[in-house]
Amino acid sequence: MKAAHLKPDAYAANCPTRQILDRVGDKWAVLILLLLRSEPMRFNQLRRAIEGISQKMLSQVLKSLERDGLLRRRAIATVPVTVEYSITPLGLTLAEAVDPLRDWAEQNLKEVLAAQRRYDAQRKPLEAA
Amino acid sequence: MKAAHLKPDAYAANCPTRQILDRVGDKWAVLILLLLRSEPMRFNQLRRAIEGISQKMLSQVLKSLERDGLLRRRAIATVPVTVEYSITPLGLTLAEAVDPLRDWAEQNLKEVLAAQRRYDAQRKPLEAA
DNA sequence: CGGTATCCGCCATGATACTG
DNA sequence: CAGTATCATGGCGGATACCG
Repeated sequence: MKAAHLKPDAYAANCPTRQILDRVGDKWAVLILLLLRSEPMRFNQLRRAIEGISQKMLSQVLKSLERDGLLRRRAIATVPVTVEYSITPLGLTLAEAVDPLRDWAEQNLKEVLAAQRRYDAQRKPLEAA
Repeated sequence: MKAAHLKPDAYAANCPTRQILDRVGDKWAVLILLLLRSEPMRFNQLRRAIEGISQKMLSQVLKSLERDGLLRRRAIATVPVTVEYSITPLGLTLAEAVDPLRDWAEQNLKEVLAAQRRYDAQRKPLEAA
């Protein structure tokens, strides 16, 4: 960080909204939250459910979500240790705030894709060998 | 991309919601949409309003948002060319779907920060020389 | 099982220079 | 004013190996 000269405008990085949007934009975070909304899950259970996430990333994002108070980690001292992750009330409210976005996505994906096709159709012809 | 074996679960990358969440998580995209919600703006006007975005990134994200049909670009053939960006009806609905998230962020930032402090307080002492 | 540690490649981003 | 082109870099994330 440097130039914090004196630019306290709402569009600076210190805007609270930005932090949350980054969270939500995180490739895995919301996915995990939505999974845990249904039921608590164990580490490798999440790993298998998501399919494609690396152990490192899962561990990392889980820690980060726990740090933010969005989920809770509970270690059970069984023979091979068992760890259960569950969503917190706070996490639940965030998940709910994401719902409108989910709905928007489902309702408007077609239109977005159509817009993309239209846009691309305007450009491609220009470079048609 | 590889292992697309046969995992059409909703938690795969092809989920429409993921694309939208990525959009929203984009460092600048939503910021721009929210700015344009108030009024149309020109390129350098946006650049100055955001303060910290590079010319390259602004150009890139604007193009991307235009491609998605979320904003409209209008070039006016003045002496030095003028380009005006304005939000589309579609973009407006997305901006509105983001509002609950904004609200959540503002209402719960304190609690998130508190959770972070609590979490950090548990770990730091362990490595306190 | 549930992680951490390490190494490393690649892509996203920034800085800079140039153009219509 | 509104970009594009090129180059450099750093950090995100995957792969692998190892530990409690």
